[in-house]
Amino acid sequence: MKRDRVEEIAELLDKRGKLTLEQLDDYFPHVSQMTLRRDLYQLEQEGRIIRVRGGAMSVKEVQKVSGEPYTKKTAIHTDEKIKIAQKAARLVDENTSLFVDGGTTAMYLAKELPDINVHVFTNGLAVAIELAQKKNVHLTVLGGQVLKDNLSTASPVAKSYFDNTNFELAIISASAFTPENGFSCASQVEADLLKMTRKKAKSMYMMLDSSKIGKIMPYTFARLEDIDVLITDDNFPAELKDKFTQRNIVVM
Amino acid sequence: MKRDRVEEIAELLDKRGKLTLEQLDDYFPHVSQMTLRRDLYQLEQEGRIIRVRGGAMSVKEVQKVSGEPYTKKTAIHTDEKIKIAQKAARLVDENTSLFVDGGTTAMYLAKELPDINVHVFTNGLAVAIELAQKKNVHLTVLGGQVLKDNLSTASPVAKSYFDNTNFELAIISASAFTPENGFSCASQVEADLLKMTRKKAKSMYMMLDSSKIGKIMPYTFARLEDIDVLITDDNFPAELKDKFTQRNIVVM
DNA sequence: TCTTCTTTTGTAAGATTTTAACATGATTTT
DNA sequence: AAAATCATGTTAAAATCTTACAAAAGAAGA
Repeated sequence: MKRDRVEEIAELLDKRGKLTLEQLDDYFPHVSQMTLRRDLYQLEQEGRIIRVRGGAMSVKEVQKVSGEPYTKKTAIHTDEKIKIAQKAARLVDENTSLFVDGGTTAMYLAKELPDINVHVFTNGLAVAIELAQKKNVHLTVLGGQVLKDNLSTASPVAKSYFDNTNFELAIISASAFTPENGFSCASQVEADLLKMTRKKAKSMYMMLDSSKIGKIMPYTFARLEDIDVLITDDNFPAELKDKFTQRNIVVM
Repeated sequence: MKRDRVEEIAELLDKRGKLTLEQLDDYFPHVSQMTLRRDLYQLEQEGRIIRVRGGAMSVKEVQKVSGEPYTKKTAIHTDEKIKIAQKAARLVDENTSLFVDGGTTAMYLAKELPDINVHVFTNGLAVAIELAQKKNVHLTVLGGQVLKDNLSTASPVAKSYFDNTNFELAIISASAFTPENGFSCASQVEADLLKMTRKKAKSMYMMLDSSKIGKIMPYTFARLEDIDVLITDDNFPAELKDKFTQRNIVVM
């Protein structure tokens, strides 16, 4: 009842960006302004909105506003990435352990992941901070030198973590893909890390928005047939899709 | 003149995340509140800040850690911590390597640290994200299980990092201090990590705001005489100060 | 330098929004 | 069913913000 209303307010704010108390009052004529205020206060505590004079605004809205969260990367193809992340989040079962990489898409995945009992390993600082908000998620960060452009860590030393850990699933993303060159990224240590991940994980899901297709980055870390599931957006070319499905790779 | 002040406000907000008008008034005592309001209005128009009730907050701040309650973050003893962090930041020389812990004060240190060529090791995720903004700072994060309440990592595995690394200086903070029980914190693994740090670092600076004095936490990781410099605020009791200076520990 | 125009700043009243405190009704627990 | 907890409504008081106007400070041109 209360929670329903609070959720509705949150959704409204995500859609509209910003609302005044008066507007909210119009949406919820059967409750008092004070109640709405209290709802907003609660959402603020949860970090989902920001109260401003006269009403409140969605955090998501602010994040989209002119600027770069970490790199200029995040600004582009945001909506696709969020959709992909939502798909991926639905594939994570409770009581599993999984690896998540440090990319932008992975950060959205971290946001979309429900607060369920899973153990996540990641080399992404932004991913870690998002996941740290969730009470039921166990979280381990791989240490190492920090790559400043994407806020991920990578270092040979990370291997020592992997020696004693296991995970069923790895959900990763790539900076570039072509059928010939496979999935590639810009950093060698990162590529090494992801290769190692491939060996450790029982299955591997790849998040790839269609803007990455046709691009080539210096270091290939996986080939087409190395993955089990490809999570992408609606602009993914049909003829490419066949190449995956022919190898029993699920494309979604 | 006006532009200078406006820029200064913007920078302040980027550092502090959020400021009330009163706090701004303290920073700019020679101009009226109305002028500051107008400055904030202008910055809002430029999309660089968001005005909230009582003051304003930096857009960058919102974009950074979106899941975190903004109100909580700027909670207790902020001003003291920032002053301590500023003192500490001045003590860091170029071309050194240092360890910084994962506490709140350490995060302010990270913000205040000039963009100079140093190598920083940290177990704090928030610290890491702040430092990643600085082009000249080399950064290594210690991996491990993430303690969600203070966004720091700690794990026995972190030892493997320490084996191959050296740093001249460790700047750390404690959750509690009494002369009898020394410096203590709430987590055992964290205490272990800090003990190890003590051995690795040539010298150790302790940041301790006076509110921590007289408190005791479960795990002691350093005694009074283990440190070289104590960085604290103006409320630090004079008689305690003597205990440090008698042992040639600099109190500042 | 003086005058004029524009910009910046200060003041204070008035409007708006928020908080705090208490009372009431609903829901859950024991 | 009583007690305890939670959600809600009402109101007055507090805090914050805006508006409007006037003074001061700069800038530009004669």
